[in-house]
Amino acid sequence: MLSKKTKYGLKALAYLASQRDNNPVQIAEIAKQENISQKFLESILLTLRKTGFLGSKKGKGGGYYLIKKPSEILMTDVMRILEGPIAMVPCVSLNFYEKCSDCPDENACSVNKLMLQVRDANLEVYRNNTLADILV
Amino acid sequence: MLSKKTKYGLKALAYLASQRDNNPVQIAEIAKQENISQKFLESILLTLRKTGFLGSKKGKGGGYYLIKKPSEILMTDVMRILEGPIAMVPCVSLNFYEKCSDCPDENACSVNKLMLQVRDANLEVYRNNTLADILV
DNA sequence: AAATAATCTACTAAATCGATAGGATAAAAG
DNA sequence: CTTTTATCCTATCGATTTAGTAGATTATTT
Repeated sequence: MLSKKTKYGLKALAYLASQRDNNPVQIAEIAKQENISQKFLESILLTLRKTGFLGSKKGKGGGYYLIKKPSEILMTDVMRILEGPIAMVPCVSLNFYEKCSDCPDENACSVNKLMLQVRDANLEVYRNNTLADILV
Repeated sequence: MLSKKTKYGLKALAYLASQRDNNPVQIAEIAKQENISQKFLESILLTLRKTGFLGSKKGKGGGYYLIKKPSEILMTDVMRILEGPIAMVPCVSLNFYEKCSDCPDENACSVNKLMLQVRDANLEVYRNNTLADILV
């Protein structure tokens, strides 16, 4: 299951990307328009800022804005920040690799064999989609 | 993340599929060979039996065995039973569809647009793999 | 009758998720 | 310089899920 965090984060990014200009948009506006708990969204936008996707401005006329162009924001990067590893098991993860404690040999593991394919299929999708591509 | 339940369930199925004959194999043997908590595996094999993947036999010489040929056991079916919906959000699920409460229009939703692609990519993998295909 | 192995019910510790509360900080307006 | 605005930060919380355990029951074989 996709976490609400990821879901809301994606919606917020899409909302910002579909603005006419790139002026700061307040959390309150995004939360209201996208039906998201404002406080929860706050923490999500904060992580997106700390990880280099968003810029922010305090005080009147402040808010969040995209730092890069939507077409330069890859879904692989967004998903890894919001949802975590793309792989379903650590032993097939490119960025978060870890050996399974219960598995003596990855090459002799059926789960590994299946999940490698799943990982590749998902990567393919995320690599082929930028924020610009998922706008409606 | 793949749950341990699914991981262990797949390993158990693979273990049974790689037996020379289709004689019953005891829980204890599978648990030991695959480094799985026996009691936990017990409950997993029980659901696999109740959902028509396994047969069982009590008493001496008893255990679990595959009901169908490995090449006839589709990963789509196994995954849906063990892990639940293949889709990451209910609004793109084929078998477990549900409308998102926060989303007025699915066709205008970026998350929906991305997750549809993810679902299709995953389905493609699971449909193209039977239990026989993931044996090592 | 004894041994064997699956079946069933109930419980629990730990982790995660989604959300909330409340104050601190920075910027702009007056 | 004070007030207002809006982000920033820390801490906490209830509910749910996950992974596993305990123990008794039932069915089959020897």
